[in-house]
Amino acid sequence: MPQLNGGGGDDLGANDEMIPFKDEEDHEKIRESAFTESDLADLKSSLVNESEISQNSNSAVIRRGQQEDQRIYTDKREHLDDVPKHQDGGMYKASYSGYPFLMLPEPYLPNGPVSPSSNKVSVVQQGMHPLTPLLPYDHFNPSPPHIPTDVSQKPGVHRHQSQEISGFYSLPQGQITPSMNWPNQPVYPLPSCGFRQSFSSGLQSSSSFPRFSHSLMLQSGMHPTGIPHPAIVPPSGKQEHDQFDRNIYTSSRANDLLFGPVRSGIVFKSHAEMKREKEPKKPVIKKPLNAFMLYMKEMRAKVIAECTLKESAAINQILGRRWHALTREEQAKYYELARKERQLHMQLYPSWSARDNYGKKKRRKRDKQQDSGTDPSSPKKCRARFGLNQQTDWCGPCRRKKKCIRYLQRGRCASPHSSDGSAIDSPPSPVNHPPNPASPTSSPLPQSAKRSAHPPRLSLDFSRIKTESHNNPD
DNA sequence: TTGCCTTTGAAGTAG
DNA sequence: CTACTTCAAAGGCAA
Repeated sequence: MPQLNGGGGDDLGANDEMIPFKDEEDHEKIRESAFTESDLADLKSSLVNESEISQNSNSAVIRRGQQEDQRIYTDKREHLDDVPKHQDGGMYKASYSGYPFLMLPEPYLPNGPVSPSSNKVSVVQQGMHPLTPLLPYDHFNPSPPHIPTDVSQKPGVHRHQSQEISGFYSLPQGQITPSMNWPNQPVYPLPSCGFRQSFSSGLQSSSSFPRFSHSLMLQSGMHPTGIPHPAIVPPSGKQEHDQFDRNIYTSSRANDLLFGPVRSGIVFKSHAEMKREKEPKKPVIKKPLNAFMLYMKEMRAKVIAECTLKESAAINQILGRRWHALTREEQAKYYELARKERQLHMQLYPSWSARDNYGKKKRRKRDKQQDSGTDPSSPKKCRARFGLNQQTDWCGPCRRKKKCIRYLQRGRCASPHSSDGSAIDSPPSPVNHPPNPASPTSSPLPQSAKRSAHPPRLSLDFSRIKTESHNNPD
């Protein structure tokens, strides 16, 4: 396992001749000094301050938003109360229990990177629905037996009820994925946004991994076989529309029955909408979530609680750092879950392809790239700047393979660099080289991780601290 | 209302 | 085969 903290950050076999930028020379010097504990502490405190500042400055706004969330939640509950309740609390359980049980082969188990028995990744367990083991939900502790009443009152988070109805595939916005063991989660010594020291694996404390949108319990999320699946969402694409569709399907239909479609149409639907409703809806099957997405789903609520942040971009930054701070084993659990997700998805939708959803979002990156023809952050220029030789060399400043290009495409190479540009996330030393994606090892990480553009990074990565954005040359 | 932000990983396309 | 792009979740925010 490449513990990328060599500190030395030597050449690492990179043959590329680096062309340091004005500030990169300093970065190189800094990188060569070890990343000490004091550095870590400084970064921590800076992040803590950042979090606190953000918390203070936004507290009023946040409170307002929380009240709004509560209102929305109440509204949604009113809709959901119309929906037949499912037993056993767990929404995902109910939903998945509707699936045909597909005993998937476990090609990974004997020789695979992860042995479920060894790392407690839930596989088939006795006494549960046969399918649930394939999913993260049980693995992540379905409903805890006790949730203090004050939990549901925790600002900005709604819990026990949505827990019953939440879906692993996207709750509508406004409903925060419940973190089941929230009350029990460790008290972090620091606000701990993004630091492993204060983060205990979510697998022991975690949330339910709600996946099924309750709308899927209704009409929209139906697999052609009649099996509901969370990956199927209404064709509108945006999940906010999930709520919209639910309104249509429940209240509007009820109104139709009572008053006729014309009169009820004034409630929710315009003529065009009604017309559209008549058209056969082509359900959108979402991509299965990858390991990091699963991790985010689980940990988001915790981060929100700890940092009093609600902005997903900031939260995702924190989660990204935490992800890197996870041990290999901890990450492997999520990789395993993601693999099961993909397997299940593949079983349910054998003809589905990720290509099906292409073009549903704006191709902003392509547009940006066109605009950045003279942008030094364009990939080609990035390679030129950092001496990257396609995929064979390490990025000069950050010592990462390839991926720095990706960040540079976004206009900055922030990820691999610290606030001063030094490569905190030190490259693997020649002795401790990262696993070659092309050469499988005994790594617990899945093949997908191995062939990923980047070897899984397990060292701390404090580079994406929000306040450091000013360091971007842009 | 829609897209962006921000993260990583999987899978797609393009050359 | 490699490089690059798109999408998956999430919620605030801006246009």
